[in-house]
Amino acid sequence: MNVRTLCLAVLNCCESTGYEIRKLVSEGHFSHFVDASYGSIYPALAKMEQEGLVTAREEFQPGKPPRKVYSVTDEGRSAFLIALSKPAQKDIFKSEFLLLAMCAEMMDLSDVRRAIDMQLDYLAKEIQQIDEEVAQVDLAGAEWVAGYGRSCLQQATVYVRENRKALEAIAGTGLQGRETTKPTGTAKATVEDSQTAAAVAAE
Amino acid sequence: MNVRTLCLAVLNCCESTGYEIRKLVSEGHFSHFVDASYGSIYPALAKMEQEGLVTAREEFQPGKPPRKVYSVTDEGRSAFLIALSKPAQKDIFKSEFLLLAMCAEMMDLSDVRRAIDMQLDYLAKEIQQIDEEVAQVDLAGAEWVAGYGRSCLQQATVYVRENRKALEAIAGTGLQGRETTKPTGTAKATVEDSQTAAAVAAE
DNA sequence: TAGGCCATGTAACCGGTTACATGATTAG
DNA sequence: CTAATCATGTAACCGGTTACATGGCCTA
Repeated sequence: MNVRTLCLAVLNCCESTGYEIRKLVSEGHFSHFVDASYGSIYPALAKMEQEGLVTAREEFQPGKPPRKVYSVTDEGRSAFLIALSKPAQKDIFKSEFLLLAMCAEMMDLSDVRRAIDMQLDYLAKEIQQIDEEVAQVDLAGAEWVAGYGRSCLQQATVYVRENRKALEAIAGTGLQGRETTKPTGTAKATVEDSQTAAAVAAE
Repeated sequence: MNVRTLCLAVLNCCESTGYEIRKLVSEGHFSHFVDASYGSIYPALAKMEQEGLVTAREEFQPGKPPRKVYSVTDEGRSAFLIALSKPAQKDIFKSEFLLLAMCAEMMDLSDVRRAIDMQLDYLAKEIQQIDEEVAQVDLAGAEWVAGYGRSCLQQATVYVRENRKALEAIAGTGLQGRETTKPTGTAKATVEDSQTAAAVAAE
């Protein structure tokens, strides 16, 4: 779905400014399954205003820049409903971590470990953020969606925790005796790590 | 990560043609966490050949178009390793289904149900595909990655199955008495569905 | 006093997709 | 006879991001 539909979705739940939409969509509760930046949101809103899908009301506030508060029109609402009613696109998932995990045999054990720790960290933060934000969205579906996210992320966390040793055991096994362009210090570390990996594997 | 790194990742595991890379990356086992199309892969390979990160060998085969088989050079291998060793970007997840679930209160029960069924379907297919493809990839990490995906997707499936009634109960609650631009037939259906939703909620 | 927050907007750029051209072979 | 598979490549397009301009207020 494009930025337009996304804006309509947010506005359908409550009127807001471009600034607020961006925040919700790329930092707030919506940010876990969509994304957009100023450069696409502002033009989208402007165009939709021209087309009559949304209306803007300017609010002046002392000491702060004026805000342009957008609301959906009936036309916008039905446009949104129509967009929702047709088959949803497949989910999109991209993960550099998984690409890296896939290639674990080519990597240093230390790099693999760091990557795992960072992923675990990232997952924990996502979960925490979801928990903090649910309450802030005034939509009955928000809690349900939060539950979906939480449950997937928790499962991912469990999987990584339970299987990290298996991945660490793979690290370096694809580099048998191969020359590295890395500095000798690192190369030495690789050898040591390989032994550690073997030990872990034997466990 | 960009297409170049992606190509290097694939080539690091086994030499292959642009055609094969595309298949692996957007239909095969890699497709669950990355993506790319011909239009970006071919130019990327060509440029990397110029730069000496990969080498190409042309294979002529009777009755079929000749294939250009690429392999990584040592230079390419270390470039890839360097790319992997620096902190991975955060995962990207986009889901039209979750946007829709978020807005369930604005939707017809029938649309919500259809969306849920389709999501369940989609999840099942992904899992099945993962199971079929793991064996085809010659990388020790493949099995681990497959496990990660399987486990998340299965959890998602469980969540949707266990909580679908809750979501269905929300459907339509945000439309109280509001005019729809939809044809009368559909509008009537909305009313009926709202009652059904209430019944489900009462369960 | 440096930097972050509020708030809007635009222009340049870019990575990537879509769609096409080409053409023999094989499966349904 | 049609459609798909194999296989490479390019050009036009496009949706979106990055980075900037502007500027007052508040916090560390």
